[in-house]
Amino acid sequence: MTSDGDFSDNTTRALNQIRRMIEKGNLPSDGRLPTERELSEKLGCGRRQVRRALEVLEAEGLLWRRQGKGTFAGQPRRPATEMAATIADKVDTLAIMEARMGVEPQLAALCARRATAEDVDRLRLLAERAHGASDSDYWELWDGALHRLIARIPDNPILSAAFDLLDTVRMDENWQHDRHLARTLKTKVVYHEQHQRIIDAIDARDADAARAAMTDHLQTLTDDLRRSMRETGEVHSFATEARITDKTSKRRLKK
Amino acid sequence: MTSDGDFSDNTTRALNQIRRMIEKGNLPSDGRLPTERELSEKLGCGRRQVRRALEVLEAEGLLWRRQGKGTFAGQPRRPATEMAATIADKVDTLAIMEARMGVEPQLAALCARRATAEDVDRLRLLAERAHGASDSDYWELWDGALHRLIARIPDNPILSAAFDLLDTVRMDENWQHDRHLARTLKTKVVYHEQHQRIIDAIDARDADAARAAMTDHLQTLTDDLRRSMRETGEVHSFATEARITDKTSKRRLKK
DNA sequence: GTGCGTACCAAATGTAAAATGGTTCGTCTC
DNA sequence: GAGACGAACCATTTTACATTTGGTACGCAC
Repeated sequence: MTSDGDFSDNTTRALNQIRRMIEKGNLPSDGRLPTERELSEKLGCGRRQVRRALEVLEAEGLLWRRQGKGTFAGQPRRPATEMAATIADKVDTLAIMEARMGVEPQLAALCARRATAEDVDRLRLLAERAHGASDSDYWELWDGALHRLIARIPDNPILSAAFDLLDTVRMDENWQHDRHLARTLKTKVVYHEQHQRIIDAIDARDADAARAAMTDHLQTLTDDLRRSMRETGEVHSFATEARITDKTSKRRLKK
Repeated sequence: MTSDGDFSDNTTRALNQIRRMIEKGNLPSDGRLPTERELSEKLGCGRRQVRRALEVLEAEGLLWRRQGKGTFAGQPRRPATEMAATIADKVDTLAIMEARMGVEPQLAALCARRATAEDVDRLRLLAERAHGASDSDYWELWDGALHRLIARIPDNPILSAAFDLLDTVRMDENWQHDRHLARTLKTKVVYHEQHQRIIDAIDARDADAARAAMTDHLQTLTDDLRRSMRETGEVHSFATEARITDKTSKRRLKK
């Protein structure tokens, strides 16, 4: 913070400072940034300059703004609260991962067909931010932003809505989801490599490779989650048992 | 309003009057009934009697109530229906198939792990009924039932909800375009073989084979659908074009 | 023209009051 | 004692209003 583009105009200086603020991660867990008026006061420049800087960062995919709400790092959620509420009491973490394994690989495959060069740039930026996250909260913020952008790029309203439902349920279930992922932060390097493989496949317009890379990524996440749950002694859901059950389970009665 | 069950008690009289009110249809467009307190005053009886009458009518499915909201004639809308309505104007047939290619193969894979012998028997029955269907509308009925059962067997609430959304959108779209696949004798045989392959894989507890078989089935449906659309001169969506677009499209400018 | 401040608009939030269905209790009448 | 009626209270939802926040336009200074 010694020299913030000394010879630049105020807009560029504000841009660099806000970008540094995002990279550093001194933000609440929801990624909220100070208001434009606060930023203009803190950075000692006018609100117009702050807004120009925010426009750039929004175009890069690093943050999103909403009138009346605020400015947030990452990518926005589109909550499907009504539908999520109807199933909230029946979901567990592994059911969420099973659903993600269906929706997200297909989204990645469609990205490979429809992503623009700018989309790929945004994806790479988000992956970099996840890689450089200082703690698990920020990693989840940027990982979530990356997956959300992948869900938006194909412009398929149904798959997008399905992802929104997933995202909402995941948010409601976050108290344990988050906790377990935090335990496996050591594998962050692995996650970054997988992110890059996904984005590379999208960039190369290889739909099958993108689908496979996303499947691989989600499988790793699932395995880590399951391992963490086992270590902490949590009860295994039916999903876990079924996977390792042989044919005899086929004779189980209906509940 | 001459004689409302002369010798009945107040509860029965209130029941008849409210039922008549609903049948007559003198209600606002949203079907809202007067509040319980208003009804008790209008009908000249106590609120308890009104509530008992409403309980009966609610059990009959003629109305539904919600605390803090009100009492409404008809049945409450399902969340999936609402969500489907919000995206109905943005969907096309190919977007539906893209979404199905994500959700249903995963559901088939999960079926391979969790289906009981009874489930497999039901699946085979539905496949046979589809195969024996005399016309295409009838075939769609049984085919839909087969896919719905596959969606319900894994007992994954999120994927099930996603399929529910999909199915609702699909029915709306089919109804709007009055679309039915031109089904030759050959295609019907092909579909039946694919159904059997899916069910055989589920029966053999081979998740990967079930996923692949479902993907193959949906791909065939998509191809037939696209061919049918081409013959009837429907415009191709962006999805169609993108699939055959080479890398140069990647450089297209932002709008 | 750039920078800066002010004012205002539109959208979202937070809060409090009112409305509404859900529930319990007491009293009356037959 | 059973049924009817009223009153009171609770939980949920809606409504209205003030506040916050991003979005936009205008005026002034250098």
